[in-house]
Amino acid sequence: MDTPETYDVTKFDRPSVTADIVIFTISDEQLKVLLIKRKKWPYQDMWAIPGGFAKMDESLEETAYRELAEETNVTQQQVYLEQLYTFGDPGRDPRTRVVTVAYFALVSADQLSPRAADDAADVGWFSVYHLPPLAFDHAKILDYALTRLRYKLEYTAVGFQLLPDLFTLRELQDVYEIVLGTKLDKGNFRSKLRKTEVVEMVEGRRSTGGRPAQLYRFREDAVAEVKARRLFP
Amino acid sequence: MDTPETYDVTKFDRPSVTADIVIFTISDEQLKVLLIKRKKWPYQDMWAIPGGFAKMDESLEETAYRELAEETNVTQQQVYLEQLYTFGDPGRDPRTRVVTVAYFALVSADQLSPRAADDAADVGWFSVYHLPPLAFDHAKILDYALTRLRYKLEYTAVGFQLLPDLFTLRELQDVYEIVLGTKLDKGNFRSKLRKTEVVEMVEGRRSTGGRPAQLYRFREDAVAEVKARRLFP
DNA sequence: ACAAAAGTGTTGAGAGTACACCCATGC
DNA sequence: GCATGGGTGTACTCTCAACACTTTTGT
Repeated sequence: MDTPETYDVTKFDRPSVTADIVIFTISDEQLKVLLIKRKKWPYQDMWAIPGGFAKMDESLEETAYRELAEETNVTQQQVYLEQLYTFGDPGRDPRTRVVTVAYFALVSADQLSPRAADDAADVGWFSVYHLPPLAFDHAKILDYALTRLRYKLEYTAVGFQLLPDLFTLRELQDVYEIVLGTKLDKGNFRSKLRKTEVVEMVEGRRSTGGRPAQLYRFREDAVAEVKARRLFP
Repeated sequence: MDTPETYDVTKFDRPSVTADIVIFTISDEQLKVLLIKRKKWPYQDMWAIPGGFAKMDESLEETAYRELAEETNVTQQQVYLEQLYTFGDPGRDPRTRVVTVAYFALVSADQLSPRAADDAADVGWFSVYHLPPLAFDHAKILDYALTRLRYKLEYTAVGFQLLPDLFTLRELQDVYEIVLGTKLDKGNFRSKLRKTEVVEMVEGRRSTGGRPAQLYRFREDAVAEVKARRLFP
């Protein structure tokens, strides 16, 4: 940042900066993302990833959290948020030069108010396998987000962020199978979890049609571990 | 462009956007980064990562390449460049709100002209273990870059980007040991390379004090593979 | 001949995979 | 009882790490 003095700094043309956020959840046994329908030019009536301009006095992460809260009703504590990539090619927005810092978020379906679901037709959850045409370069952003999410799940335990506080091991395995798109071996999945010691048994069972399933939750300190293990801050 | 929406977009306050670049190389058997001495307020006379403002008609990556070329004499083909993270906290630059898209680059020492080395005192290569105090939040950026570089080397073969076209396997192992800060087993390192098939033997040997070492180079298509394997484009 | 560094092979431990089997509940 | 899904154990394979050994040069 070998910048000239203050006077010089302000004279440069400045791009607009937005934070866009790919919000994942799981419902109906599908991995879904939240999209909003644009009401204005450009790309009017097309679907887009939610996002908004960065205010001058808030960090980019705060912008992302704010947008997240505006579109869902989820607070900062309940969600996993991670910066994804920054897209800044000229021409990606026909209005002006826009630099977009993309984030992705994992929210569990139980946190989502019915509101978001049955709201007007301008917001909706879409299966990642059945996406409508997207505005701007949002298809690319979503593709990156999905790749990153899958990668994360392959070597960390963040998958639990897509589940309620209490869950069964089968439910957790379902999350992994849905996101990764592959069947996993029950025994191996469980022994791996046991070794990493990220989940702990809690009182209570859930009836399932067969033998009732033990409930688990993630260890609080393990959550810290998962975040510490993050190599892409 | 004279729609009402255009007016809306441009009415927002806009942060300045810069691309900063952490340039790594290896010399004197040390991992080094390029720093430049600031000549103006703020942080006058402190060292900083090179960078500059994004021009309106170039992509962020092009900005990074341009800054790289200005500080070294390295062209796009010879260098590995990857986006690292975007830093945008308010107050990280006292002049105005600055959003910095950080990149990191790997260049081999043989590409660097002597110029960069014995230039005036305002540019220099510093061992990552003996850094001077840095301007802005550049210490944090550099820390991220180093973490990412180490991580990359642990599961990819990008280490060769820090070497000349031709190299011996011992030299490649040295790169990994220097960057990771650990000793590696010769036999295991070599058999791993053999399995991944990223290097190929070429004519010629290099005398070393003992038995002369076979020269290798990276397979061109393997280079493509390494880049394709990138999950953080 | 001997030191030094290149280069290869062997072995054992541990992780990952496939699969079989037992357990608890609802009907 | 038996279908259904939860839960556990075992045997096989493959990767990985430690280490020993051979080869080729310079002096």
